[in-house]
Amino acid sequence: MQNSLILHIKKFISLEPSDIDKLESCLELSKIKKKEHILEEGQICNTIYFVVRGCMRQYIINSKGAEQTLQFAIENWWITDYLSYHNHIPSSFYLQAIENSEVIAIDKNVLESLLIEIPNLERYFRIVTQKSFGATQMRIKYLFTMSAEERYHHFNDHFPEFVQRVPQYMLASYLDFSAEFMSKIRAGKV
Amino acid sequence: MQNSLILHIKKFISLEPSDIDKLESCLELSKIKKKEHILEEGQICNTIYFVVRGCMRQYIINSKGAEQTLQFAIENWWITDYLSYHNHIPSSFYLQAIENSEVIAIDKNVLESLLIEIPNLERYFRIVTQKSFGATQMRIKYLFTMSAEERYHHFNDHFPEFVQRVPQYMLASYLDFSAEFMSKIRAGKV
DNA sequence: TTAAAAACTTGAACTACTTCAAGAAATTCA
DNA sequence: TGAATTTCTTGAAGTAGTTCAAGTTTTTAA
Repeated sequence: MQNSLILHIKKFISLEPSDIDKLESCLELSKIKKKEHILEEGQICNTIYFVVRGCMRQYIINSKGAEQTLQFAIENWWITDYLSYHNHIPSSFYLQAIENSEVIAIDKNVLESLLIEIPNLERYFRIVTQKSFGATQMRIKYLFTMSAEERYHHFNDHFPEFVQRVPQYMLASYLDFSAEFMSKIRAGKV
Repeated sequence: MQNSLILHIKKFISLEPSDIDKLESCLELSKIKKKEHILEEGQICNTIYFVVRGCMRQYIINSKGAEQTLQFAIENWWITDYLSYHNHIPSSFYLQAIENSEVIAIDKNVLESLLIEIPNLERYFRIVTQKSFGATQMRIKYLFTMSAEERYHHFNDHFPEFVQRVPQYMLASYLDFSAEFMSKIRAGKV
């Protein structure tokens, strides 16, 4: 079976066999254990990650010392801190595996040379980033217009399999309410 | 003086003189009057907009009939609905001028042919989109971790000139609190 | 230059959520 | 398997914000 990243790229652009060879020679799978971090706050992020299997999250530790999940990434999603990556500034985020995962980690230097060798890859990254940006715009809309209960039901309706996969308290913080309130929503006690 | 879009592009990639000619022949400035819409909810968005002068916003109308501003775009920013653009689905958003503005509107077909003629432009759009995405990740962090008052002061400290430029009620909704509460924050009555 | 429209302010009443504390249930792994 | 850890639940008390309604100030445009 072909590398799932290559399959994903082929959904957006066409690749010459020679491009596929180049990609395959550069990309390797790394296994990340549940709870392991691939980025911590304060570090400069020099790598972008493609999730082949498993689930990663981006989170912060807030002023009360509590974790807040800002983003999840499952199979076929990219995750990184683009601001740290592009501006060479310390990251504000943690990136962590929440399941035993397999990711393709592409270092900035490796990516730069790949983009030179396969210029068409710029197009792939442009399109997937624009689509993610669009999804984030919708997310902000939901955060702004729905109540906590509506956000929970909406998420549950659209991603029922995903809801089973992550701890409820992480999903609660991703939807911007407390774990206790989530319990009450689920119990119908609101 | 050269087209401000071309100057912006040259910050990220190099352009051949012939590329500049191609760009200049394709791009034209349109004037948008204050309050005029360039996209309305339900329409399919087939255009991306670069703000040359003035200020645009993305907003929605919530279930109570009130406007909520989700995004601003001033000089040298792009604004569009990427989800509607890429997926050919009706937009959830309005795009409107909040000052008399000049934008470069690039239609999808025009953009596609430009990207074929000047493949390096893919790189430009990839980079600016990734940087915007990074900025949006930070915005979500601020929304999640700061109180209304902290968000107001933080925004005021970082973008004092901008605060002068837009009506307070739009800024209040962008920061996700009510116009009345903003008045109280400013008066020190919280 | 004035009338109309848009934007801002204020206080009082309300509410959707948080916080805390403690216990119960589920999961992990030695 | 069973002890430790992690996750989930519950109720009571508190609060950061909203909503409403009315008045004031500022801006717009004929």
